Amino acid sequence: MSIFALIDCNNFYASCERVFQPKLNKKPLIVLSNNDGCVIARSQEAKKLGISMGVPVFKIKNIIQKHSINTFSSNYALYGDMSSRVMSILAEKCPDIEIYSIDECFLDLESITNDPVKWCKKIRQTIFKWVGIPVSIGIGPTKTLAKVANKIAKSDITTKGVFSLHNTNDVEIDMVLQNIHIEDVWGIGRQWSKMLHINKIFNALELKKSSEIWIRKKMGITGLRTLKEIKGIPCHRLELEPIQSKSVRCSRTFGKAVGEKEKVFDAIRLFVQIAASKIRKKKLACRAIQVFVSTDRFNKNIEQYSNSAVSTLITPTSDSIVLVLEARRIFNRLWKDRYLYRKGGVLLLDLFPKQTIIPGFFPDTKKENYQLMQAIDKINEKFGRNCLELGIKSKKSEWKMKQHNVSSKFTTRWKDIIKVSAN
DNA sequence: TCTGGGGTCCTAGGACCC
DNA sequence: TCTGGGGTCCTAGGACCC
Repeated sequence: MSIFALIDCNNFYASCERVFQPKLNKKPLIVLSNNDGCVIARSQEAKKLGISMGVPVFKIKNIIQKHSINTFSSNYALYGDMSSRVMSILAEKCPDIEIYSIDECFLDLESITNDPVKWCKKIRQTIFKWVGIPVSIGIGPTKTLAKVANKIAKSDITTKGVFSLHNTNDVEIDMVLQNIHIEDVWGIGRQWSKMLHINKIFNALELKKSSEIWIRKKMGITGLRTLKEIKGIPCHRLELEPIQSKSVRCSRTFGKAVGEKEKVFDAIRLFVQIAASKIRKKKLACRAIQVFVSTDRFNKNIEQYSNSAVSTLITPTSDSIVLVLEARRIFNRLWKDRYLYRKGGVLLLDLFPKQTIIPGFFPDTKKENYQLMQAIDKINEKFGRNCLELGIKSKKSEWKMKQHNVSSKFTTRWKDIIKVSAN
């Protein structure tokens, strides 16, 4: 029997910003999405002010001003690096680890300790001391129950950040489940919550007591698994091997709407290159590429259009030149004049490891291109992403993102490293 | 004026085959 | 007039996650 522990960094992006600017402790702080559009992370103080997750910034302008909330554009170089620091501490202490997202991982403590709560309290202190990031830990017999426990660990300060449902009797578990709203259960999103509410299921205990056949019918195999996990029957195991990605996407909302074909393709061309360099880094190749464009779905005053198309490649590739040419063909098919485009993107699909590729009769990746890609990747890695691009680099692209307040790359760029003086 | 980005899995239905 | 049964593969859309 596994003992699942879910380690979750508290308000992760907000906490990362704070590590290097301790003057922000106890102050409300928010981190924004690309384009500085939505709120994607909030410190505890900001949550208390009623700022909800995902809210568009323009709707809370007043609150931001009134409480002088510290506002940051997202800084993924910093968050990614802080994440790997936290994860490496955990991986060293517990080899059975599944990194689930940038700020979360599951552990199996079964072979590590007889006292999971004690072990978790200690690791929590270690992480805070060594990296400066506060974490919460939930423990349970299934991943879903560990998630539930984590929720308690976060919201109930008397738990001091660790809460366990492992070796807990049914009566106690049910008392906990009764206080978990159905929409807070892992695997139950907006649509299913709505459906369950209509059917008078409002909390996790009511879900636990509902009929398996009915849930299977209404929510498919996925829903049934969630129900079983709530009952304490594991349906999701720990994924020890990092899962091979099956697709890679690069898409952006443009800083403003764009109507000219070549300007939109400037963006698409760059997205292809970003996505291609991502798969090259993972030593993968793709067998298909998808391109999509769309107008501003929030603007009710303009005519809407969105479309996407996929193209399959004869020989799998990670060559930016080949992929840009293919994207161009797809793009020409999709493009319609007279619309104002607000978003575009590229997906590289059907990925698999490069070594396993059998060259086709007409190979479409030239050796010279391969070397060129390697050179481009090296230069971009050294001098900053997209410093070298295919095509003509426009000086000022209309579609570029807005980012007004990005913090420094404290941990990944030499000139941003904080200096400590002796006095 | 201003509404993110990147993933996965499941299912139903159509095309096609024998 | 009659209109099978069983299988695979692919795709689009819908749900979820962070």
